[in-house]
Amino acid sequence: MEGASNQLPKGSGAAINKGRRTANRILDAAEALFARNGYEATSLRDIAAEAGIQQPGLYKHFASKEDLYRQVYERALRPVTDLMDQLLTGSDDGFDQLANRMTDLLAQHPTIARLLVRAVVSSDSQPDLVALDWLNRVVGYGRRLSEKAGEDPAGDLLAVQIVAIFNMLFGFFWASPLLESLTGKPATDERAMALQKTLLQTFIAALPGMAEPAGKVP
Amino acid sequence: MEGASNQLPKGSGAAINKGRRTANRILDAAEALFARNGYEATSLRDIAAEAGIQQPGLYKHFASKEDLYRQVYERALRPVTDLMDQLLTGSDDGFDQLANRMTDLLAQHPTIARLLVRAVVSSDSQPDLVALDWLNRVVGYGRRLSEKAGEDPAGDLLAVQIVAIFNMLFGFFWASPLLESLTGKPATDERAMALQKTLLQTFIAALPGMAEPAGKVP
DNA sequence: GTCTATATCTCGATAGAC
DNA sequence: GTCTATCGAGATATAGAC
Repeated sequence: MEGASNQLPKGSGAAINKGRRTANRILDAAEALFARNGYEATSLRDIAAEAGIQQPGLYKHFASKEDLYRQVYERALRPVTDLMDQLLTGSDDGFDQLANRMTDLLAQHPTIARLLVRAVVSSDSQPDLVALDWLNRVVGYGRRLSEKAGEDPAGDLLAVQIVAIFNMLFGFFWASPLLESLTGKPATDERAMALQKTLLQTFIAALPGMAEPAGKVP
Repeated sequence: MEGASNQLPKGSGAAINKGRRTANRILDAAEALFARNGYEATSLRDIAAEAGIQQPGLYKHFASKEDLYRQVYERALRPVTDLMDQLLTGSDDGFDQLANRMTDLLAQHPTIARLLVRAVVSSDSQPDLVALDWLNRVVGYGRRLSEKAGEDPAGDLLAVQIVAIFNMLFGFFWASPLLESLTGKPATDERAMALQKTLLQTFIAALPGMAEPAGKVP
């Protein structure tokens, strides 16, 4: 479903890039299943069936299940790094655009939030290193973006704020089944999206007001 | 593997409630492992080893793995329902106390947030009905609490706000490894907790101000 | 490059001795 | 009530025909 498997020229030789197109079909199937069910709960047989081949055939395109998992993340999270790079290099401070544009992006690519949540539930004993790596990259972008915007609270406060923004940004989509059960409409509903954006901006605007060096709660 | 951690009760030979105490040891081990690794990634052999018995012995205390899973949730989430009942029946409006007291409670019982996050990552094809059931109960409490506090925005707005508060309340603990990597201190650190509470109250206080019927983002 | 067949492992659950 | 032994299912990965 997700991703762009058809970026090949249709006119050229038919059977030449067959292997490449099979690999892309596999990536499409794997991305959808990994996002929905996670790494452990997704079997290579399911992926192969969805891609229209048998399970051992996967090993002609990917070295292992983990190799396939890593390549899924690299392809799927590209739009996020592209957006963050754009916001970082832009002339205006990209921080106030983060909420709206990231929300739109996550709505357009529903697998991204689901893939990243695997880092949050990763266990200490058997950590999901792939998801954790990408989580750190995304948070690293967020920190650089807040620095560029001139935000400079004490270290601990900045960390708590970054975590909060991250949770609101991605949690909206993680909790989309919950939102649907409450409203009866999908999370990507236009009105729900607009409300979430307003809420995010309200929240971000209220952040500097809480900056009290001593951190004492009134 | 290695089952040699035999900590026998030092007290007198009270063999009467041995079965009961074994069941509680199993529940303790299962709660810790389910919270850390989730249902699928936790094997009955691991639980039994941590409880000091062999795997088939579990079936003398619990009918199945799912039965054990359900009983773990019922015991672990009791503090949450107790707190919500208390806030609901209290004389003052319990809504403004929700943030502080729930944050303290989740810090005191670290498994609760980790157990509930399984509802968020539950797949459509094989949903975690136990975790989803408890998520709905908790959110139901939250909705009743906001009604009691006199909050009465339009239905969609209320839903988006409830999801946001839920995400900030629980996401702080879900993302505790992330916070630790940013600050070097555990999420239950006194200063981080105080900052999170202030942030939560700032956010909740800002909520009514965003109530715009048309939901147009400036 | 795709297939069938299979090796090896781990899982939940059951049977039966004590 | 705990143990040892084991079953049947499903997992990843490999071998070899075509």
